[in-house]
Amino acid sequence: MTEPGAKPTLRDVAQKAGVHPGTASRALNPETASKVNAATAKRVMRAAKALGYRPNPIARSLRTSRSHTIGMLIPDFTNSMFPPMVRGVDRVLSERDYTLLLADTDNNAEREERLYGALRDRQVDGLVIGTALRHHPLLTRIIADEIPFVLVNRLTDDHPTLAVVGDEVSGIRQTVAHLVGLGHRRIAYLSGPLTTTTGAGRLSAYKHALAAHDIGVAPELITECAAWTEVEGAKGLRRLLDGNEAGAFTAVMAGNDMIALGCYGVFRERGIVCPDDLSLVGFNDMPFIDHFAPPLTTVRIPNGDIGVEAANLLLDAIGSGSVTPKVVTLPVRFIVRGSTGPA
Amino acid sequence: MTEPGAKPTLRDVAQKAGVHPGTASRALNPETASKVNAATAKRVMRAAKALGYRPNPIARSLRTSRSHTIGMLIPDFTNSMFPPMVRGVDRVLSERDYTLLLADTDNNAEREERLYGALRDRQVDGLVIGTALRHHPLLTRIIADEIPFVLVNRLTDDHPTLAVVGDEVSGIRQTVAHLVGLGHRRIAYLSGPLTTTTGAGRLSAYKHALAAHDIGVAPELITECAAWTEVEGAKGLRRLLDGNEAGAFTAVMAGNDMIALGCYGVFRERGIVCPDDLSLVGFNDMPFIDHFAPPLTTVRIPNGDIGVEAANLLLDAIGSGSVTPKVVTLPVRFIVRGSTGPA
DNA sequence: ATGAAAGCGCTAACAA
DNA sequence: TTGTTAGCGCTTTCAT
Repeated sequence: MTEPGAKPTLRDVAQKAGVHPGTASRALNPETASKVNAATAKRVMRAAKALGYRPNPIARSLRTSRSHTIGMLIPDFTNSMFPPMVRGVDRVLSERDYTLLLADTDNNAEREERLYGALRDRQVDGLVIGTALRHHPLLTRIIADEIPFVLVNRLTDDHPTLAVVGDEVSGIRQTVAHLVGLGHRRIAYLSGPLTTTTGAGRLSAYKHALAAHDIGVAPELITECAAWTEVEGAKGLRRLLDGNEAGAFTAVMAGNDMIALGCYGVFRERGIVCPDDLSLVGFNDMPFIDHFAPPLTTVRIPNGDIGVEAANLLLDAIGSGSVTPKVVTLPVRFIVRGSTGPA
Repeated sequence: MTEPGAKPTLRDVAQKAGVHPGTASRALNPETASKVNAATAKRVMRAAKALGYRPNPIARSLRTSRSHTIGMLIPDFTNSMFPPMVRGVDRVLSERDYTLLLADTDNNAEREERLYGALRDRQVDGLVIGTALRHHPLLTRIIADEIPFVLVNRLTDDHPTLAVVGDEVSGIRQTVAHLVGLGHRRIAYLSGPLTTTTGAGRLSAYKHALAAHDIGVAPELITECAAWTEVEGAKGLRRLLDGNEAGAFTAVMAGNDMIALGCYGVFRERGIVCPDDLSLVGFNDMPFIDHFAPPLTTVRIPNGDIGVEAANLLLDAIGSGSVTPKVVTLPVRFIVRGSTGPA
């Protein structure tokens, strides 16, 4: 018997129930409980409860080489997309008795490698990855290591994978339809980095949406921002403004809300009145973006739901022992606010 | 020899280096490397590198009952205080070869118990706790379980503990000094819930700061909001406005930025012009609060630094094997923006 | 239906 | 300095 006061082990439970540890193990595990006499099982359970027995997940992991643990790789925690996603993931995991190992890569490939290594060594049963680029070598390694994973919010060009994303194409389409309905024909686009699938995908959706309204794509009304930031957004808008004559466009679609935020700064800088002089639309519906002046018209991505869906998909894949690559697309919501008006 | 293709274990390394596994273990562990012949150690290291050996942390944990893992309990991940804190913690941990187990309690005591249980069962070496209330039974359990922990951003009344907080008293004092300097004498206070140390502490700091300027505390100018939310903040300001005659106060200090945000709504509702009619100050310096109209004067809490400091303190305590209760107070920064003006 | 025994991969007390 | 041995707590095959 383990000395009193110490945490009880399975042996203690077995002893108290008068059975062999193996039997106690079977009785306590729902999967194998059927292989044990009902009465015996009851006795074991009672003993376990009486002793306050808690199975040691580490010992179990060592034996089964499954950790009941999921790793999550995030590029930047302070980006408002991710907290709701992490929250969604965490909620599902804790419900299904998994624990979340979280790592912030800080958008740093080397750091990402290190963190991935740590997660893999800890034998995570699966990964939720929010850092994917269109071309992303890490994914090849993860596939080689045979760890199930699901991409959130992003896709990759390299492999078919499990992924959960918002319906960005629809978001962009609704945005364009809204602007066109308001009378805009010359709609500029401030793209995010084209190295990300979101950047490339939204730009392409913008072009298609214009075409659907018989509006030609004007290359001079499109510029790529070097990052999804306020600063780069501001730079982008200045490029657009300086590279075209006044009135060359009446509306600006920003690749996301951060880029749109940069536009607010340029508006102040140059005395541009939004939406009277220029309409502006963002993407993401960041927290509190509705409080800005003017409140930003934007597209809401259901980040929490993406997290929930991703976690469920991943856990199901793990449970079934096989991953069927597929992309789950969740609906987005277009939200009209004060930053868009008649052309 | 483990079959080729499988992950190499310590035995494989030992065999390849021609030593006993015990020796290999000692050679590979920095703590014990000194107890092994330098040449032998080299040989082992080389073998390890050649095989791509990665120690199995699970096996190590089982043996040493230390997991090299830190748990973090957060009340609400979507609260903008926490992502930077988590980030700070994560950065330190990953540098010092620890992994972060994150759990969002959703402000739910029962859920918190469950999550704590999961973390404890996983043998976390320590905990970072962002959920503490002034009176918090969970802490008693954690102490009984002898798991080192550090409180972030909050304190508790029940026990002396390790904690890292921002210098809230100084923040409030600077706020009051600023308002008084502007000519305000009747300064209302919209307190956060007094069940939290931050709520109680800031209110008390407000009273002391007023006294320091020979301003009497007027109970009718103080109201407690039921939560740190926009909605409750709005309700609070309405109570204040409705419970006093016009002009009874010329400035409002909000318990935090969320509560201040609620005030913006009431301003619009009632046609109050800020800061002309009423000055407003928040607390926290939430992301983008400087973009609001008018930009909010507030106090910046160094959340990232708090996370970093907390993680270091905790890891040091774990390393030294003993926790010395102490409160580390980090300086805050008072930031004047457009929401405050002359009385 | 249950017991016996082995072992996941590692570390640490002890012996040599 | 190195090898031997035992065992962390659990699961699981094999007997019975």
